[in-house]
This record gives sequence, C-alpha cells and structure tokens, in this order.
Amino acid sequence: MAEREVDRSVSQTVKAQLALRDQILSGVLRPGERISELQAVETTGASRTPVRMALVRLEEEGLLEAIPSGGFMVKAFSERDISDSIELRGTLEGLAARFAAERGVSARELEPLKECLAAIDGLLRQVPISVDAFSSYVALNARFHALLTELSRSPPLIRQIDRASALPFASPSGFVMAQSALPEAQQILIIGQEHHRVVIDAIENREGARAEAIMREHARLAVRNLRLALRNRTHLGLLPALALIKTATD
Amino acid sequence: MAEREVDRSVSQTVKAQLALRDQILSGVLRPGERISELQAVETTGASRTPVRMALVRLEEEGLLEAIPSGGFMVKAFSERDISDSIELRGTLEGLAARFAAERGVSARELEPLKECLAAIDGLLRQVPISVDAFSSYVALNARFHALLTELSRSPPLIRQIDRASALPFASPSGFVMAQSALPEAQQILIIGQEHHRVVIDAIENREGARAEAIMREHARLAVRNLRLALRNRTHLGLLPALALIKTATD
DNA sequence: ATCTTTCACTCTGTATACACATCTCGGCGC
DNA sequence: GCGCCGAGATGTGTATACAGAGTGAAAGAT
Repeated sequence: MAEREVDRSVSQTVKAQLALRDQILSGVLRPGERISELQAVETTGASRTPVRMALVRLEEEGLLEAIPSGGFMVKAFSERDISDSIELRGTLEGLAARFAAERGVSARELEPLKECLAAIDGLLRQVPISVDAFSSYVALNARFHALLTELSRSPPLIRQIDRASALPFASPSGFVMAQSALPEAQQILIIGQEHHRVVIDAIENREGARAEAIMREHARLAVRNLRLALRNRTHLGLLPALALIKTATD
Repeated sequence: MAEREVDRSVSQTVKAQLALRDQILSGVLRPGERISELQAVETTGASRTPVRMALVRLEEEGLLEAIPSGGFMVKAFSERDISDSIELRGTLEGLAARFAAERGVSARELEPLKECLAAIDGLLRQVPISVDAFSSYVALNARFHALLTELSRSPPLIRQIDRASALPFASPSGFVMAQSALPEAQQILIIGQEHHRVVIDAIENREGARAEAIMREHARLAVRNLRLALRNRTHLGLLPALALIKTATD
C-alpha cells in the first residue's frame, strides 16, 4: 500500500540512528574517524537535533566514543575486545540459563525453544548446508538465543544481554557468521546445536549449574573459532563489522 | 580557589543530567511519573536541548523509560530486579577477577588493591564501627571494586560493569549501605573483607576459577543480606534510591 | 628557513521558534 | 442522562539561529 509511509511514520531520530549505524558498520566511516554533525545531517537527511540524539544513543550503544574536546568518533576494537565481548555475552547468557533452570519454566514456555531446535535440526541435515539454509540458520539461532534470554524472566539481565549484543560481532548472528568462515563450519554448527539441546535439557531438569556451564562453553567455543577465523581474513567476507577492528597499522 | 567555576566549566547537559538524577534518586520524581521536559527545564536551569540529551542518557542508564507516545517516565524496580542486578554485577566482577588471574597481574598493579585492603582492615578494627569510619569504608570499598574491575584489562567488560553499577542499589556503595541496615552489619563487613582478601590471593596465584567463584559468592551474600534488609524497612534509612522500588500497591 | 603569532573558519554547544500530535474538557446531540 | 464530537491547550519532535571554542593556515619576524 503506502510505500513512502515509513518516511513519515519513523521518527527522524530513529532514521538518523539507523543511517549512521549503517555507515559505521559498512565501513563508510572508519574507526577513529571523527563524525561531523554537519556531514551527518547531509547524509541522513535529518536535522541537527535528531542527529545529535542519534549520536548520543550510538555512543551509549558502544559504536561511538566521545571526544573530550567535543563531538564523537567511531570506536575501534581490538581482536581481544571482540573475543572478550563474546565471552562476556556467554557469561551473561549462562546466568540467564541458570535463572531459568532455578526458577522453573513451564512446558509451554519451552515450546518455542524446542520448535527452534527442531527447525535448526532440519536445516543441518543438509550436507553441505546451502546459502539459503545458512541464513535461515542465522535467524533461527538469534531467535533461540533471544528466547533463552527471556526465560530468565529478569528484566535487568535481559537488558544487559541486549546491550552486550549491540556490538555486531558480539551478537549471536555475528559470531555464527564469523565461525562460518572456517572450513570446518558445518561441524561447528552441529556442535553448537548440541549445546542448545543440552541447555534445554538442563533447564527442564532444573539443573542450574549445568545450564550455566554449557552456555559458557558455547561462548568459549565461539571465541576459539573466532580467533581461528581472524587468522585467515580471506575467509571473512561474512563477518559483519570487520570495519570496526583496528589493524596493527593504526 | 574558584568556587563557582564549575557552573561554567561543566556543560549544561551534564548539569541537567546530574540534577535530574538527583531528583529521581531523592524521590522528588516518583516511579511511573512522566517527566515533563518543560518542568525539567525550570528545575535544572538548562535549556530544552541539553535537557533532552540528559533524558536520553538517563534512559540508557536505566533510570528512565521511554513512553511509546513520547517522552520519558521514571522507571520502577521490583525487589527481584534489585537482587538480580546485584547478582548480575557479581557475575561480571567474577569474570573480571578471572581475567585478571588468567592474564596475570604484576605486583605493582596489585599494590593499590592491597593498600585498600589494609586501610579497610584499620577501619574494621573499631567495634562497633563509627559513622565516619563507615563512610570511609563505603568509599574504600567502591575503590576496591573499581580497581579490581580494571585489573581485567578488558575495556568491554569494564564498560559493562560500569553500566551494571549505574543503578544505585547495584553499585558497591549501594549494597554495602543496604547491608549496614542489618543488626549483624559489622560481621557482614568483616566477611566481605575476607572475600576481598581471598580474591587478591587467588589473582596473585593465578587461580582464575577461585577468583571468579569468590566474587560471585560475594554478590550472593549481598543478595541474601539485601533480602533480609528489605524485610524490615525501618532500618533502611541508608539505602539509596529506595524511592525507585515499586510497592505492592502500585 | 623555521618558529611563532594571529586571524579566520569550522564545528560543537546552546537557545528558541515552529509544527504537529495527543489529551482533556466542555458543549451539543441523542 | 449519557455519550460523542470538536476545540483548545499542553507537550513533544524538529528545525534553525547564534555564540564561543578549537583548529588550521598563513604571514611576519628572527
């Protein structure tokens, strides 16, 4: 129906935020580069006030850094920053899994998780996995992690996990994509799926410690694989926000 | 020297943010109450633009919540939100302690921590502890936690811990104050100090798992004590941001 | 030739004006 | 009497104008 409706229904602030985030993640704005409000006004089409609001939000999100003398610059991340972010998110998800297990979850609440699991099982039956199936996998995996997080029923924890996932390389989709760059990608996906199965089982049986441990192992595996993937950057076409990684020459 | 210098050197945005935070934490603005920008402009003395920036920052900080129809309201927290926030921070600090232990810390870096420890030891020798000594304790305890966090040398983790401490009841000072409301406060402080001693020992000996475990236990103890303290609210004069806790009548 | 100083420009921080949406209150109709 | 509709007011979202600070370049002096 109305095609251009979004242009009016979405606020200028959100529009500017999305546009700037795209520019950062796509590498148009390089790490360390100062962001000019005026230039942002031109490229986003919004005015200075919404642009400023967007800049503040992106700073809180972790993509920008405030410059003491004023203004913002694109943040640069080291490889260790990235692996730490993944491990951090794994630790938080571990806590979420433990909360879910200790506080108890009804069969009805667990249903969507099991559906996710079954759907992923179906996808992984393909060897090797097709490109389409892989992108379905990425979406389903993100959904699984989001559902698991919500099982904790802890708004502060959910909020914190969302924050920890804001950085693209730390999000479930992000590190799955990074792992997929490896030759043994298929095997990695299968192991990850096994982790998912175990965490659900642990939550069902109310084994908090086991649920937590498996999620942390899940993240540690991702960190190991990411390190491997970063060794041969030629395979990293799929890694989002590679532009954010500061190189040795910087 | 220059006393009024701050009024000009501090930006209007920061001034507004501090003023609004004070109003929220002191209970002038009640949980669930909508914040009027116009009213905020009057009470803070800043103009609308910096006030809006401050509101966005306070939302990201977790003290405010965006209203779908526009504007912001003061966020309300349940008792579980609070205990979850503390446990969350403990988990994060546990990770920081593990990072510190695994990555190794020089004797020179550990020095400030040990000074903190010794200073607190001196304070705790008083039985019962005086009011002045207690507020020194609160400051030293906060410093100890901040130093420990930095030992992780992980900017993403440090950032996340800072965020988790933004809510006053989740900060080190906050929950120490809450615990102090209990009759067995002195004993609690001594146990906490013992935890501090153990974590330093674990980091020195590069025992990551032990360092992490003790910090999590440290937080769990705080949660238990906070639950006790909340049972008899009459003792809670020192608990900051009690105004943020939503009551059963809400 | 190099260093220093000054001038000008650009950018951010702040203030304010304008437009539109939302909510409320009063009046009118059923 | 109750409900609905409209007008007004309040308040947010947005745009823009202005001031001050910081930066860079250019010119002059040593």
